[in-house]
Amino acid sequence: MSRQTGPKASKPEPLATPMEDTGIIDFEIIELFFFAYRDFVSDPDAILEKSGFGRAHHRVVHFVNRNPGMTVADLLDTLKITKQSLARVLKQLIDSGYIRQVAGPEDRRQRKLYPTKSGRELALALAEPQSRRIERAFEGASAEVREGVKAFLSGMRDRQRAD
Amino acid sequence: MSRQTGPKASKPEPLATPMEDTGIIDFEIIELFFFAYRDFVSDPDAILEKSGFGRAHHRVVHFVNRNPGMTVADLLDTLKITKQSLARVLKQLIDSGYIRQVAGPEDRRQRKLYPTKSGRELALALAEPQSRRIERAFEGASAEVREGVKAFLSGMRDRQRAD
DNA sequence: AAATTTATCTCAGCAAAGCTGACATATCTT
DNA sequence: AAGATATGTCAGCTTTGCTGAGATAAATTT
Repeated sequence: MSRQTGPKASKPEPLATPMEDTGIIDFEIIELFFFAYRDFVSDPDAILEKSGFGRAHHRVVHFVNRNPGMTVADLLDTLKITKQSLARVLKQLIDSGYIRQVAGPEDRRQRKLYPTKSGRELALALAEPQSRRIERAFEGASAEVREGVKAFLSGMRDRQRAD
Repeated sequence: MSRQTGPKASKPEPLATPMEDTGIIDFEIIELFFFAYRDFVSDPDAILEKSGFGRAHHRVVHFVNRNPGMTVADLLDTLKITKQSLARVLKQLIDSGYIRQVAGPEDRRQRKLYPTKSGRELALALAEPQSRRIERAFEGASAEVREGVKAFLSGMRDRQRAD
């Protein structure tokens, strides 16, 4: 259907050489990281869709379980999303009885977040397959390599943000 | 506003203990991985939003540059998304002149995908900050650790899928 | 030659999870 | 009393997934 007669693309030359040729860029790790993360989150995704929850709920449940008593502001800072985005999933988790809010003892404007018993169970159920996957990936690794992997993952984070 | 008089949540007990206590689950790596990936994709995200593209475009541009001549079916298999999801971003990339389609020489039903010159440049520009981040994360790592990280990331992938 | 399968594209619509802007409320600080 | 802070909420937008239904062109099988 008149593919080359359009006004925009005046037939730019396609390139047939794979990109690995450049040598400067570490494409191998970039791809390994992409595939690793894609499969890493697929386990909890499968569990969550039974409850009608998604990846966003997972993150909230995880961090509230790891840091009981954290505030909404803490959570926003950790997840780097906006208040309105968080509000929706947080409300669903509270309504479903996985998370509870308690007014801060010092500052009563704050809403400190705690998991309920079922919230704790959910977080553990979601973490379990991920943990097994990690153990499998570490099979046969020396202590030095295990530490090296942690250092690598830490090193991938932003040093500090100006926000 | 009548928080505990609702019909659904009959005040389940909140838990105040952090989840690390269980000992069975490797929460540390789970979180490191989350933060590492969050920041890893933030660099290209920032570049892409100038062009009006998103993360999905990045993935397509990346893999087409890595594997020039791959078909739409190959790409679907790599990304594990549906045809209709891919169609949208692929069309935008073709219309914008970053990717070209060529009918397969053997099987003329196929659309083999190639980057244009600007598509190659875009892919390199997106990979560059990620590659620098990786180099930084590897700073001071021995060859053994570098290999160990690759093995770890490979090990995180699904072994094989039944699809 | 006809029928079927395959590779791709398209249309229409839905959902999750991000986003912005604006505003309300309760509470703390000055 | 005034202002700042922590949170909640309303309305609406975007991206990127999804599904179902169908069209087209080309290859394959009968």
